[in-house]
Amino acid sequence: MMTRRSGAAGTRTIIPDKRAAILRSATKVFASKGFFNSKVADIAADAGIADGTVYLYFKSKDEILHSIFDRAMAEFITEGRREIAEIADPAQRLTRIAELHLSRLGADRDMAIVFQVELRGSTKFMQEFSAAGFSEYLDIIRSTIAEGQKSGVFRDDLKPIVASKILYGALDEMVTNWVLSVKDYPLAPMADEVMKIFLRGLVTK
Amino acid sequence: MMTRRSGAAGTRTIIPDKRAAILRSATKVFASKGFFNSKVADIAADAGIADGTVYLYFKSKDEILHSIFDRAMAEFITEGRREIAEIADPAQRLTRIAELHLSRLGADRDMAIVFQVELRGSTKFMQEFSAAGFSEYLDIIRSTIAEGQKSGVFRDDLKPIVASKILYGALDEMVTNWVLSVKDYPLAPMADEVMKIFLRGLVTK
Amino acid sequence: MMTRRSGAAGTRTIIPDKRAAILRSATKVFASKGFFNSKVADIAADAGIADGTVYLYFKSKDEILHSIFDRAMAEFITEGRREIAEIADPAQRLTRIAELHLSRLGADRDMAIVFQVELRGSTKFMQEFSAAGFSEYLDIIRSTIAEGQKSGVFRDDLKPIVASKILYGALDEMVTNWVLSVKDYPLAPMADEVMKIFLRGLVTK
Amino acid sequence: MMTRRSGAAGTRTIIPDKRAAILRSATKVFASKGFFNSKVADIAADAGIADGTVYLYFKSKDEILHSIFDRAMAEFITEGRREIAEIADPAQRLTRIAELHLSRLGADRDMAIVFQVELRGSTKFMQEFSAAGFSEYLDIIRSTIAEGQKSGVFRDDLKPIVASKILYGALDEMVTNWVLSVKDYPLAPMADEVMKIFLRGLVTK
DNA sequence: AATGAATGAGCATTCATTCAT
DNA sequence: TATGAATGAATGCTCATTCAT
Repeated sequence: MMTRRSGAAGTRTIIPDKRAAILRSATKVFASKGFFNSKVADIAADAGIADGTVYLYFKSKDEILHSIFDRAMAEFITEGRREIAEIADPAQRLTRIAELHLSRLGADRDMAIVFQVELRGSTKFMQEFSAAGFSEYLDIIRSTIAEGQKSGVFRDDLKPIVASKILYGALDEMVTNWVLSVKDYPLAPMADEVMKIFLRGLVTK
Repeated sequence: MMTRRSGAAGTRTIIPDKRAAILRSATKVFASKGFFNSKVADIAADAGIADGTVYLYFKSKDEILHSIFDRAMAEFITEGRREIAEIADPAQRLTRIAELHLSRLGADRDMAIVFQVELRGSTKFMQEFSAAGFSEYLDIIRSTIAEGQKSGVFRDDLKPIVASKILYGALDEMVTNWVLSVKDYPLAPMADEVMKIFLRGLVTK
Repeated sequence: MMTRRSGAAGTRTIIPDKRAAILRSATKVFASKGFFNSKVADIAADAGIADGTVYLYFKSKDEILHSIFDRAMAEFITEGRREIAEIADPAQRLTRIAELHLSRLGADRDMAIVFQVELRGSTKFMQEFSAAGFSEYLDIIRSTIAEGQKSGVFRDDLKPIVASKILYGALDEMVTNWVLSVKDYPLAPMADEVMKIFLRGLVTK
Repeated sequence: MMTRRSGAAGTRTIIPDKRAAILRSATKVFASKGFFNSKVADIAADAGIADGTVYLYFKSKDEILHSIFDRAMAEFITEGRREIAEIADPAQRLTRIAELHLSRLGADRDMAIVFQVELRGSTKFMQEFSAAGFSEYLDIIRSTIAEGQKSGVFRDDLKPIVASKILYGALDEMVTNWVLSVKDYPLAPMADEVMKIFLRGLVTK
């Protein structure tokens, strides 16, 4: 009747955290070939495991992409909150956020590619993306701006939510340009360039 | 931009410009299901032609996406240049560009979805995208900023290319948010919000 | 992005009725390897067409199995009705039905295998099978028996529906035995053996 | 029949006879989802053991199906022989066999489903099935009929082997109908209906 | 004996593209 | 030009089976 056989698998390599390994390999593979052109087999091969093993840790190829985002976003937000907790001045806070944003992504090109390119390829994902951690991130910026307005250092003829999107959009564009560039310049310093304009546009006087 | 046209009038069908019809249908279909999930057959059906006919006008599904971009970008740039030709003041110029950017995309949601979402789904395309009309567009902004610096109305401690990306990024984010939003607000007015900050950040004193 | 190519298909053989060809090949393949172990590719290869072509005529592998049954059953019932229409005597009618049943299946071993073996492999199918043409067939037998009872040639202490199942079961077992047998004896003559017992059990006195 | 038994008492679990438990669970699972759609994991879960443990008692999923048949058939034959040993009259013997056949399967619907539906899904299995216990069962019927012929109570113009298949086929059809029926009527009484016809057809005068 | 994580072969189905008409 | 039937390459996922513990 049914006749499936599995060959004699030789070396069972010991991979301590397979879930993390899969995520790492997937980021690499997605970055180099794009999500739709990446085969689950590519990811498994890169991670040094069997194809089927991927499905012990993730329900589908889609879920892998989601997990990459979830995990990175969670780390980013945690780190962000920690960093700005000690900064009282709203302008300095925004600057720190911008620096973090760019240094974080600038430190992991594969991750940056996935964030800037692959995560954008579907309306469906973009919407979930917006709904999830992303809006939490935007909110950190927004509330910082609102505080600055309250304390009088920022103009209050601006809607904080719009202003936060403007900052985010500017930073995002820096990352996208960096990702697509053939030149290999450091991304982090661009934060200052952005803030030079944005802060001047934001502050009173 | 390729602009092959079908004979003045078909023998059977009364579709004067099939190429344009295909592009229009493709924009609609890509917007609603995403590029990868759209079938060439869907596009043909929407355009009211046979599947094979698509290949008389386009070499591949990919080429359709490219053409959507090419055509829209060419129109946009032509219109942009015409509009700003008569405006002398750099600040007013930038404002006009921002308004055009948002009102153009705000007038055609399907097109906007394709621009903001579908065109981002592949590094390869993004790179071609950058190389092509897009950089021409960015350059209009950049040179306007450079002129403003020369005439002394804009700060000259900013790199024009970076400043142009910041403006573009901010506008782009407005569009993306609008596209993904479930609410149906008008996009064009956001141009003012962006310029309120950006210009203040840009001008000297 | 997507990159599918089709090789240069050389000879496009002309197969007049592809649907019928697929059904014929499927019957052969199912008979020799069993439904679950048959690949759609096997069927396509046997029919001399491409894999994908199968799906232009059938929605799924399941539907092929259903169609084999539908088509054969329809033919069988049509032929059965025609044959018995001219026979007045209920006993002779039943005999004719039995002969037809066995000579039909005895003439096409592959079809017989599919009927006796493959169609039984799933409760789901069996139920649809019962509900469909099969019950129509049983009903021809049942009503013939009922007529015989009315005219007094058959005992009326028997429920016609049960008696019809007994006859069907006996014939069915003859077919199954024949199908599974390694010996290659003619099936049709078994009809007499069955009727020798069944009719004697059925007639009055 | 293989009847390996697990040690009198397990160390951890309190499943005295795991082999039997697996067989019981498998019968349930096969009956509800079909052999091909049942996963070994489903069976293990139902039996409350680990997937791998199944393979300590059975070499393959196929072997489980075989074992279900072997075990049930062996029990059935043993019981059948015991029951008829005391019955001298061939007609009464056959009646007792028919009653047993239907009451046995009528008492365990899952088992009946496996017998009537799942065991039929493969020619290969059907052939082994015929070769094995099944032919032994048929032989009990056949020899009883032969004895009846010898003692003159049964017509001797019938081949006993064919007559035995007719009876078996009739009974088998009763079971199949009962299994597929949505109504929940008792199966055992159908034995009388069958024998009313069969015996009349069989006896002399 | 028991476990259950790991394996990897296997396959139905889709769909971009072609080409005979 | 236009058609649409035919092609066939491509792949995510399942699950029987193994084996280190």
